[in-house]
Amino acid sequence: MDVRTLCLGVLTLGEATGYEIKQVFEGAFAHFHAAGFGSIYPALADLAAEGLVTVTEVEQEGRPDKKIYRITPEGLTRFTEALCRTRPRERVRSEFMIQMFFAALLPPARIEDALKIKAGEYREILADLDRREAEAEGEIPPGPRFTLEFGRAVYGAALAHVETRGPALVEALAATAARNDGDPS
Amino acid sequence: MDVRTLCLGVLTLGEATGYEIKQVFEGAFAHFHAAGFGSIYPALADLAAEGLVTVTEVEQEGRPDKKIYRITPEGLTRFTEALCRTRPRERVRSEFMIQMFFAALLPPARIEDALKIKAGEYREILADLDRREAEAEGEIPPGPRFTLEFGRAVYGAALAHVETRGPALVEALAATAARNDGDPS
DNA sequence: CGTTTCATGTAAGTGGTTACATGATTTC
DNA sequence: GAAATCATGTAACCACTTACATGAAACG
Repeated sequence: MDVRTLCLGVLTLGEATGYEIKQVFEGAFAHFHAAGFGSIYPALADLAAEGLVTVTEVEQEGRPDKKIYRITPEGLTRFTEALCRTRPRERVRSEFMIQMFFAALLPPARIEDALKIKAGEYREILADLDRREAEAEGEIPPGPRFTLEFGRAVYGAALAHVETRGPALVEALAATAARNDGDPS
Repeated sequence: MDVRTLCLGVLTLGEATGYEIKQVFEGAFAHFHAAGFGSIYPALADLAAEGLVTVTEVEQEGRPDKKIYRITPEGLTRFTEALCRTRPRERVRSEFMIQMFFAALLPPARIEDALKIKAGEYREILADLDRREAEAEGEIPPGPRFTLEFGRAVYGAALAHVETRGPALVEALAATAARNDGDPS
């Protein structure tokens, strides 16, 4: 599903500016779809041109005019159709996993660092998820709640794996490195 | 990290044809980086032109000539550098999560189906991971082992979440739908 | 008799990233 | 005084996807 359709989706939750839509991508959507201004703004212009959203310009002092977007009934229909039609694929692109896969090519200390940093990142993501849930205080609808808790489950498992299996990986790599040093056939 | 660099990485494991590299993407790399022939073949041509890999053409009966690629010392250096330099990002794009997030817009039965199908997919992935580990019988090096078990941990958590929280999601959606039917303000 | 396996590629299209351009206000 | 927040956009570039093109052999 492209950013254009996804912007339409965000607007089903209520009116928003491009800037605010970006914040949804960084917040609620953070762990399943990223998007930058470079794709959001053209997408909104596109949707407006097609009549799937309306725009209201609001003048502001010392800032560019704010453009508030609202979804039209046709836009809602289109989004619902797209949502229904889209088959639920899941694509991951992880440079971290690539580094771990080819860990033997890098110094063990480098891998150890990468694991520590990644564990920290996972902890931050989990803290962020918790914070978002705490701030909403039970006002989270079932759909968003499911995705939030899915994120917690998955990142929790990822963190646990890095913490429990990481040391064994580093040890195994260090052992191999030592063998290669001590016994260079 | 682009497919070009990743092909170089696969070739650090030993010589291979484009076809065989694709199989690595579908096997060991399956849960962290996909790639199709449309990006693999041009990437290999590129690498050969730059002298990072060598090509040996092998004639075959009833088939196109097989091209066996091997990494050069310069290729190995380049890959190691790229591996070290690349910061370990993780990007996910999940249409499944999008469907769940906007679940309220779809019929509860549709969501129930999607959850069942997804649970089946996760089970298949987990079975595949187990099968790969069983077939290798302890011959898996630490790096690949870490990624394989990471996949098991994460997909295991995803499956558990879908199975334990899925029913509650469907119930909540059905309740809301019933309320809207029975009490249309 | 259909599908999967093996085996290579091209070319058009798309969708998104990154960098650039602008700039006041507020917070640390 | 620096960084973050609010606020919009453009344009070049890049990487990847998808569809097309070819075709024999083996498996079920």
